[in-house]
Amino acid sequence: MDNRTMARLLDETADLMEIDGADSFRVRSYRRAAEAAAQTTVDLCAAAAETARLLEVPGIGKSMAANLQAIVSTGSFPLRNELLARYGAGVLELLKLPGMGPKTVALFWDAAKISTIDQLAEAIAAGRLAGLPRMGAKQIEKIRKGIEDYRRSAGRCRIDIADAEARSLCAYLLAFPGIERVTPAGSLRRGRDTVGDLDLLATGPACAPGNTAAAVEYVAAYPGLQDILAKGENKVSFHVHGGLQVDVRLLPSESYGAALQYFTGSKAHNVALRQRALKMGYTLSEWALARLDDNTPVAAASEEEIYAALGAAWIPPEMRENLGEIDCCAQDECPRLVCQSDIRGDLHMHTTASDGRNSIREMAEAAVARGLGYIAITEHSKALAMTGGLDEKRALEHIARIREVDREMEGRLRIFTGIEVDILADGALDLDDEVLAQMDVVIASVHSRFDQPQEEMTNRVLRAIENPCVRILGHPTGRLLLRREPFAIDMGAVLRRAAELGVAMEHNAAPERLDLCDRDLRMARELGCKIVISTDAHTTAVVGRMEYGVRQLRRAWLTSEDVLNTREAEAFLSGLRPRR
DNA sequence: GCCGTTTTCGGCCCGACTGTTTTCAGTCG
Repeated sequence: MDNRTMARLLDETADLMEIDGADSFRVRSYRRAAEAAAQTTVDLCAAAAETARLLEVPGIGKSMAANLQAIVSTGSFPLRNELLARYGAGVLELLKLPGMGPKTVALFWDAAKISTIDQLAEAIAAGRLAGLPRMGAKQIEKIRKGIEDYRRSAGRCRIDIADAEARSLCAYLLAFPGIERVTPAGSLRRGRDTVGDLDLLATGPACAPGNTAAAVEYVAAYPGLQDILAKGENKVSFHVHGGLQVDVRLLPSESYGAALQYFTGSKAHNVALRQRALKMGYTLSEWALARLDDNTPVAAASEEEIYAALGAAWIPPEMRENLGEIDCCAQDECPRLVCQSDIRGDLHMHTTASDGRNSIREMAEAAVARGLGYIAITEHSKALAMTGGLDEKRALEHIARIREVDREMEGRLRIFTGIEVDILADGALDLDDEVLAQMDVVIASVHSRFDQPQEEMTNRVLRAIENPCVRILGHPTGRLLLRREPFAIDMGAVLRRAAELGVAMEHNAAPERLDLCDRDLRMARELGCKIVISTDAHTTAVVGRMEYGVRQLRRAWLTSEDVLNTREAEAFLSGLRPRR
């Protein structure tokens, strides 16, 4: 039982309490305890033996300590059990639908004993929600569409979660004598934002044909395994806890490269590559690239030799989508894709002045530790009241402090002043222009209201970026991976105008966000709109952590010239203030 | 339910927005 699991149990209980109509401050104490459990460096499971050690964690009091101890010994605690027995676990899923909060869940429960998404969908189809308080046609349609979107995303897994599972599996497999190499293939290797299932390729003496029995049994004994789907001589398929499907393939090292190429995909890339092979008198399979006439293997052990035999440079997995990459790499015109080490700065972060957890100085030191050359401190503005957003007066005081810390850093890091202003419903910004004009980096962001008609949404955003103070359009799609569809702005229109104005488009690198999809990023490249990749860091832990976001940029063939916060940003930021 | 005291109970992030209302409840960040 790790801290994250314990945090989840507390947070879910807070959800259930809200549905149950509990005192909101009591609910908040559960949320704060969940937050504390997730953040603390104390191993709560180990600390549970001594109540005093639990009480040392801020946010954990006597009752919460008892709950945690109950979780350690029984996996749950009385209040949670009681609420789950009353409402069922399905209600927690209902809360994930857009527009569905605790009050609406409670309403549906009271009126129609609805406790699962399936029951809700059925009630909508049967017209049983009409007539309930606050349930007009629009509201019901919004929920109906939410269910549709939710179901569409089911079965896929965020890349960071799949990646963590893959790492733990790799470590487990490599501990077996005779397994020498393990590589994740499939969409994880290609850097897709979500992963359908996990393909792991393993090789070594224990994976040689006719010699795999012991390794197969070892794979099937993986501690995180939930149930086995198939177990053959060369392949074990199973679910891990959490539902992700995993296929582990045991392969002889002679054909490892061919298998890696084959199982990395994508399907379209492989089809095109096999066609190319045929034209050149070869046949390509998961076992080898071989001559068509006598089936003599030409290349098989590594991807490099296979691509080389087909007359192309090795193609980065992120590019393998059959979008012209084969021709490109055959003509030696493969773009030098942006990589993490090209990223010189992080231009979007928060501190304790709004809803961040660390000071300006702490964020700065974290950036230095991660090898960055500059950062921008961009607090929320006043419209986001719950975050302690800054009004004009506080914003000005804050940039003075930022400049002070910038001086203290004595050139080890440049700190730009900034703010993340809110785009209001009419497209206006929520802070005065005179104040914005004093900032190096103004990010204009839409917060919530992600379900408006496309034209309205687009016009708001377009109006906002017309403001000459704005440098970056922040999280432009409101995308929360697997929870909500991106809101429909006309991305072409916005990117085109942003390119004309010199406004960069933010791509949030947090794996649950990844604002821009592959198509958006490709369009940005074609239209010449700069991308700025950022972490929106609220703690030092994530400053500069952009690995998943960078992979999305690579999928769109972006080079460092397309990305603002590479070596380009300093010139960009110092030259223009305000823009135009 | 936690915290910080004013050691025994009161305070605990709140504003913008939508859809349903006819003055506001609920959701979101």
